[in-house]
Amino acid sequence: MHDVMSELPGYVLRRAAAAMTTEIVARFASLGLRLGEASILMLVDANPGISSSALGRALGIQRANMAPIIARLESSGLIKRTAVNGRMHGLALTGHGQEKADAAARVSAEQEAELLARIPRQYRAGFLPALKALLER
Amino acid sequence: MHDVMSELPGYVLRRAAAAMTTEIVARFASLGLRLGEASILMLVDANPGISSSALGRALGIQRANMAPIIARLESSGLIKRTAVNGRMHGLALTGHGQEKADAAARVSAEQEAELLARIPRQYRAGFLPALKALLER
DNA sequence: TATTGTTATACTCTATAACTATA
DNA sequence: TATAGTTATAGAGTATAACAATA
Repeated sequence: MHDVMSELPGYVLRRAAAAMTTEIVARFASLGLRLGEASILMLVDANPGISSSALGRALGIQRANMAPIIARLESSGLIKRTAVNGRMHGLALTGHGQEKADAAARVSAEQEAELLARIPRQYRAGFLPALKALLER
Repeated sequence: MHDVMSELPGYVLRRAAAAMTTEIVARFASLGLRLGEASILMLVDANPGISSSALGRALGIQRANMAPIIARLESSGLIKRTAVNGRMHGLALTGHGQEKADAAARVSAEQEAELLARIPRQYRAGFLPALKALLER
């Protein structure tokens, strides 16, 4: 097998992200959370009162796709919505939501630590800056 | 906005991969190809006679999901299938498929070059090895 | 005028299970 | 017994368009 793709950074980036995503999805699933839900809980925790739109912009999720996720989190009793004005709702964690957010943060920290540990030591420091550079513009 | 996720390598890995995928998807789409189709054409080009199963293993695509992709490529006249034995089919590019594979390879090379160029020079060499390490088991 | 939130819809990719035919 | 190929189906994520209400 001549694996011509395996030296292409963009291709390997996609495969590595898929592999890591599979792992974190399984970890969040053990908490009864989807990937997007867990991210939202952690971001609401750090930004109480944030709006659904602002969350979506931060996470790269479109408004239209945020609506059902927020609805699910609210009907699960993990977040509550408070009207800020006639069109915006501030989001905050409920008590149960705070527990889930804390659990998600622990699971996330475990995953991130294991991920970094797999990278050869000499490449670790450069990994995040390299990825960040790909996200600019 | 306190963006607590933006320092998490695993999270930024996912976002960066999504951003790069959006770009390469658009480029392949201009050739009338989907991402998986383009990868398959390039891999068949480098491995004439390869089976659908072997392709799937190399690309991380399950057998069940390969079937419709291969069927589409065959009905588009880009690949042809030749029975190797009673249960395996060897895949090869048609003339038109070869042109598409060449075009896909050019587009891929452009994308990969631009991707690398965005990474600060001192982190470039370590980027691929770091990603590869995440794919080992 | 631009933004928020929402509904509806469609597409892609992925995952599983089941089946046959063959090595 | 394990593998190749296929079909069917379900889930998750993502994309666009459109609309009402409000800033």
